[in-house]
Amino acid sequence: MEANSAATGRAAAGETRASGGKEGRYHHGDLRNALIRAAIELAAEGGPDAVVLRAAARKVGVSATAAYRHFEGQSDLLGAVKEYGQQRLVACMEAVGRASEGVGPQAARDRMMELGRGYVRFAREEPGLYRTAFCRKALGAVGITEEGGLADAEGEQPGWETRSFELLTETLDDAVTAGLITPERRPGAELSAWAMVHGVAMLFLDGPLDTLTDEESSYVIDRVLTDVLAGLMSP
Amino acid sequence: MEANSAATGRAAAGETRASGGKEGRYHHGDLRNALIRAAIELAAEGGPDAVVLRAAARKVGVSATAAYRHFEGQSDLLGAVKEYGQQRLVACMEAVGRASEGVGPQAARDRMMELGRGYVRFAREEPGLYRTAFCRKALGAVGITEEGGLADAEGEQPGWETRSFELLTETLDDAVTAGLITPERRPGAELSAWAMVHGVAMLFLDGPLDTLTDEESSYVIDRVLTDVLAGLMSP
DNA sequence: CGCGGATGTTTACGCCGTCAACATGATGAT
DNA sequence: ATCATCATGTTGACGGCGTAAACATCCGCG
Repeated sequence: MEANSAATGRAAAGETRASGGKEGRYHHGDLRNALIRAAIELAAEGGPDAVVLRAAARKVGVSATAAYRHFEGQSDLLGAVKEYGQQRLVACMEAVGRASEGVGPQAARDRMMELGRGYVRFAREEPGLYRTAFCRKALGAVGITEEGGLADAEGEQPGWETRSFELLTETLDDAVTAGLITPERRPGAELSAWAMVHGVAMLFLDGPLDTLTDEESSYVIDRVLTDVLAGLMSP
Repeated sequence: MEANSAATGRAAAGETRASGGKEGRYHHGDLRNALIRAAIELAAEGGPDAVVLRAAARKVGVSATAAYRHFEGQSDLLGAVKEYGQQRLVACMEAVGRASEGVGPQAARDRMMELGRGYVRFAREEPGLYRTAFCRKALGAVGITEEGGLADAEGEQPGWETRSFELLTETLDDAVTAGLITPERRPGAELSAWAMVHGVAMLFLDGPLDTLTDEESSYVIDRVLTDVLAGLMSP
């Protein structure tokens, strides 16, 4: 119930065990984070299906059932990896989103494009983590309010989806004040933008775009982002 | 290697066994299709992860290893279900796609909208099958040619993706000749359209739109489709 | 009629998630 | 310092999964 820091806690371990001392320490000292790190590696290499509890325990050098002292079960461990992947995605979006800081419509447009490029770039660079970030198993349910607003299921503090969504929302608001998008077209615009980037990312990972070169990909991404922006800007 | 009919063959079974005679017939007579039907039910209820070879065999009333006389393994059975789901999706798109038969730009627009609505409707009505249709396990690799054209990996006859893609391509060509979309914007338009519908479908299934009512969904779908069409129509 | 190949069964192996019972070691009260 | 307590990790076991090998049954063709 208290928010998982999902591997963001102070990492103490060097490789498999905690602080360098004896090998066979009965108590690990940082097992939870160590397991999460191992699970992240598994996810990065093989996607959500590769997040195998026993494999993570093996990687850390600990018995399988030890994980149950720190996670409710496999899907809970998977949930931790999911959260990590979500954070990474947000980071990737923020990194490029803050790149161009101008104020005109052109700058607003650039920010939208960069946000989308960052999203898809993460999906392409870390397909395993991206897939895990959207894996439907042990997910903190997120509902929707009026016109595109998101609401967490329980009173938990904003999860990634909220954060990622906020990022998009801010950029869209930005685009409105910059005169790029008309206020009438604003409500619900998140959905189109999100669906488009999510969709093209999926086509890259699971669909027919999985064998494109970086250059071809870049063309496709820009084309798709251009289209959705044009749609949002139309009269 | 010879094309799987994927449960489209003449169905002989009533419930679990083939033609009504004795219960304990040693030879089933139509095991392959029976297993596929069972697997389809599993997929429809629980998605691709629920397509468990042993469960399908159990449903049919046959030993687990019997399946290996008709499939290379679990992923092969899953592949058959996948193909079925793809056919169902195409059918759903064609059903509504042929609804409006006019010739003007408005009719072309209607057809585009209906095609998208049919796509998303299938995803919402049969989430398990839809997810299975896009499951990345034992997939017949599909590459991409020049500007959005698809090419099968081996010389196999067009799979669903090709057919589904053809449907979209035809409708887009239609939209061009009807004057709805300018020829300059035509190349690559499939990608935007496909990404958008796929993306919004995913948001409905795995994302934050999974709790919407039918009416809200309808609004969201139309909004998203309107946006992508506007994008494709923009100067 | 009889035999061979197709089809289905039994048995078994290793992997998985998970539970119960036990072992170990850190921690705080006496 | 001593020792009970409790968190943490281990062993062993169970059932379910995918799959391979060996065996059983039956259909169809000579």
